[in-house]
Amino acid sequence: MAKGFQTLPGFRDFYPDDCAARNYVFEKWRAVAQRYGFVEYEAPVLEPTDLYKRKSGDEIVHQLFCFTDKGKRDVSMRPELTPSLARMAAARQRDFKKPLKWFSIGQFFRYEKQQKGRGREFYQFNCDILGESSPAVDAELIALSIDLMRDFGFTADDFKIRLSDRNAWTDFATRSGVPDDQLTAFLQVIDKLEREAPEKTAAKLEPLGVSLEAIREFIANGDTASEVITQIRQDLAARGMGDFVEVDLSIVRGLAYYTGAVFEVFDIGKGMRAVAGGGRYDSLVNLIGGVDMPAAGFAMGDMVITDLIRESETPNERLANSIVGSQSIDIFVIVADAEKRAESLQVVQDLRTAGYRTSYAYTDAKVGKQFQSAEQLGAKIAIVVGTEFPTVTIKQLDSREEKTCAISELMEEL
RNA sequence: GUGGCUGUAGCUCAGUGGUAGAGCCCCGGUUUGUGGUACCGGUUGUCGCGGGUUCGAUCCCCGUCAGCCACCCCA
Repeated sequence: MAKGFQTLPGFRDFYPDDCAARNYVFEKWRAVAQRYGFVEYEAPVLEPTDLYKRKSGDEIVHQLFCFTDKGKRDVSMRPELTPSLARMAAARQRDFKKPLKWFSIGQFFRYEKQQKGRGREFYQFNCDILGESSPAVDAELIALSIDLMRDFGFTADDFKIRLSDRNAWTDFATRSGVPDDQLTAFLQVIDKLEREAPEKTAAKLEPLGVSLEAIREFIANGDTASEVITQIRQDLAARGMGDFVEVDLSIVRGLAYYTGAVFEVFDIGKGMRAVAGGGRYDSLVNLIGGVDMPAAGFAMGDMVITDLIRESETPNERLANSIVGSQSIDIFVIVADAEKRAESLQVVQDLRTAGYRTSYAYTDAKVGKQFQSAEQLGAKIAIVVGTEFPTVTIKQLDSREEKTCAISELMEEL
C-alpha cells in the first residue's frame, strides 16, 4: 500500500458495489426526468476557462481544474453544466420548440478541499426548463425533485423543500432604500443570516440602511412576501405536494446567477448539506449566448443523496436490493462430469441466448463446490449436466426442489 | 486556504520503547455427483512516508502526505 498508487485526493474508485449504487441513483434520475417529459443531452467535459469566468468572475479559477492545452488554450474541467447549457440553448434556440425540457447526468470537477458530501469529482443530475418564464415551470421542477426523492423511498418526514424568491428581497431592498449597487452585498448578508452572529449581521446592515428587525419580520411573513411563491405553492398544492414545501426567505443560494424563485432540498434530522438546489436564472442565457431566454433549473449531486440514502432505512433497503439484483445471475450450470464440459458449454450458450444471466465453473471442481459458487453468485436455479446427459437436472436453489428433464425441453421447463 | 482529530494485514480494529495480534473477508480441506450453518488449516503487513531523540521506535518529538470533521466556499 505504501508503495502503491492511490487515487488523487477527492477522487473515488468505484468497486462493483459502488458502481451498482451509482447506477441505481442514475437510473432514478433518468427515470423521473423522462417521466416528466425531459430529454437527455450532454456537453463537453472540458471547456474554455473563459466560459466559467464569464459567469462567475476571475476568482472562480481557484476552484477549477484548469490547465493550458497543447494548443495553448486555457481550458477547464467543467465545474458545472449550466454555462454549457446556456451556450447550447442560445446557439440553436431556433431549432427547438419552447419550452426546452432538458436533463443531463454527468461528472464534474471542482478543485476544493473534500469533506463529507463533497469531493473534487462528483456526478450531478441537471434538470432545466428554458424558454418559459411562468412560475408553473418553477413548480414543475420542484415537483420533479419531490417525486425523485419519493422514488428513492423518502417521505415527507425525511426531507423538505425550502422555497424562496430573490425578487422578494430585491423589492424589499429597494423599498428600504438600499442602493442598487449594494444589492449583491445585501443578498450576501441575507445568505449568511443563519450562520453569523446577530451583532455582526446588524453591523453589516447598518451602512445599507436596513435593520435586522425589519429583515426578521420580513422573513417571518415569508408566505405573503412574493406573488411568485404564492403561485408556486398553489401549483404544488394542486398536485398534493403542498406538505413538502416550506417558505424560507433566508435561502438565496449564494451569489449565483439566480434571478427569481430559488429552492433547496434538505434532509430532516440528519443535518447534511443541501441534497439539491436550483432556481430561476432569466439572464444567464443572454450573458453566455446573447439570446434572451428565461430559464430555471436545479441540480442534484450524487454524494449527498447517496449518503442520505445509506443513512435512511427504507431508501437504503431499496438501494441494497437494487445492488444485489443488478449483480446476481439467474442460472449456474454445474458441470457434474468433466467429460460433459462441451455439452455444458452448449447449455450455457443456449441459456445466454435466451436471455438468462448464466455462469459456470471455468475449471473442473467438485459438485458441492460448484453449488456453493451458484449460491454465492445469487443464482436462483442450478442446472446439473452430468453423465446422464442429455437428461439434465434443474434445481431451485431457494426451495431445494429439483426435477429432471431432457435437454430439448429445458427452456420450457424453466 | 484555516483549525481539530486520525493513519497498524484487503476490511474493522487491538497492542507494546526491544523489530506485531484478533475478528471478518479470501483460499484450501472435512474422501465417493448437491449449496447458504459448523469444524480444521492457510496466505498477507518494510505498523502512511521522511527525519530526529534513544543502545534500540510501530509506540516519544518534528515535518510531510492522506483521511475524517468543522470553518471559508458551495456554481
